[in-house]
Amino acid sequence: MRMSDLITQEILRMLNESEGNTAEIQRNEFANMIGCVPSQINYVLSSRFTPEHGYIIESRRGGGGYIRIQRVVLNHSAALMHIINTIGEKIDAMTTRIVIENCLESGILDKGTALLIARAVSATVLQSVPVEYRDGLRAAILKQMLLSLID
Amino acid sequence: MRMSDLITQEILRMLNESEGNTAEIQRNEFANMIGCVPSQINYVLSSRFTPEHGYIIESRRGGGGYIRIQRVVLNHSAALMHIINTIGEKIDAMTTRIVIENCLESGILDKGTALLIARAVSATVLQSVPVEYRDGLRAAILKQMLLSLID
DNA sequence: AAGGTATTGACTTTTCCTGACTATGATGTA
DNA sequence: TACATCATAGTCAGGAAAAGTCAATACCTT
Repeated sequence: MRMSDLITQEILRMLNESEGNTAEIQRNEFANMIGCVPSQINYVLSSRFTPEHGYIIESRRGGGGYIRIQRVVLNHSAALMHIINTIGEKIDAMTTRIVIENCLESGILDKGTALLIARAVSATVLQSVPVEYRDGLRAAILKQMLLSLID
Repeated sequence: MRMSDLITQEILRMLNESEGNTAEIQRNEFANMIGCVPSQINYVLSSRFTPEHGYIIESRRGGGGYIRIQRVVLNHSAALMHIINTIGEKIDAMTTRIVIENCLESGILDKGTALLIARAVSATVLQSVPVEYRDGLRAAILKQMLLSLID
């Protein structure tokens, strides 16, 4: 198992066990416990606990410093609206995957719908169109589909 | 025996032995085991494990990367598979609408799903791509989405 | 011979991991 | 107060470990 998966897992565990969807760690100590270099914590946070994923990070340096990871929960329509507005004219494959996974985790999408959307913007589909159109197309499909879910 | 047949055979074997009709490989390692170049794995996957064949491929690059091959099993909806196979490389807007409506009437799709699919292949979406690609794109989206409904 | 199918390898892109260096906050001391 | 020092966290560039793409070439089949 990858180091980054381990770190992710541990943070999620802490979030689940917490009150108020908040986990607080000390970077060096945490890295030491997991067995990785401290900067990898930053890597994981910036690649998997972004606002896009539905998390808010706060931190403080210096003696007694900390990193606080907060999981945000929104109501579905508002969340969908927000996501659609965030998408813009283009979106790449990675960001798309993150958006869908986050919707699934937060219960905005059920498993079947998430799968349906994922297929609609899958590599297989996008390959039928030249590279330069793909990001725009993905954005269009994603937005239209999410839009159809707002009631 | 051809290399590609060997690869195909091996993947099928793994699928048969697996729980949940899913095989996960590491491309380089697998290629090495079989005795071919890594890119040939891609060739085999894209020529014999396509949606039309009833497979879904997912992958991830980078350290600890993988390729996951999932075989979709037919249940009550052999009908869906039939539809997917009749779609072909291209499909126009009119025919698409008819296909979706038929699915709705025959109960293969529920209303929400039908709407979701209709949006994914809507004019709004397809406008983000030049005319000459639209029929091909529509076919690709439609097939992938219908495939994801087979469980 | 023509046309499709297989094979290969060079090059690209994505993801992960590390360590050196930088920035900032806390605390003690003159 | 002003400054020094220590304890944290942040940034960034580079390298390694994958998988993806593509075009050239070889091999079949008819």
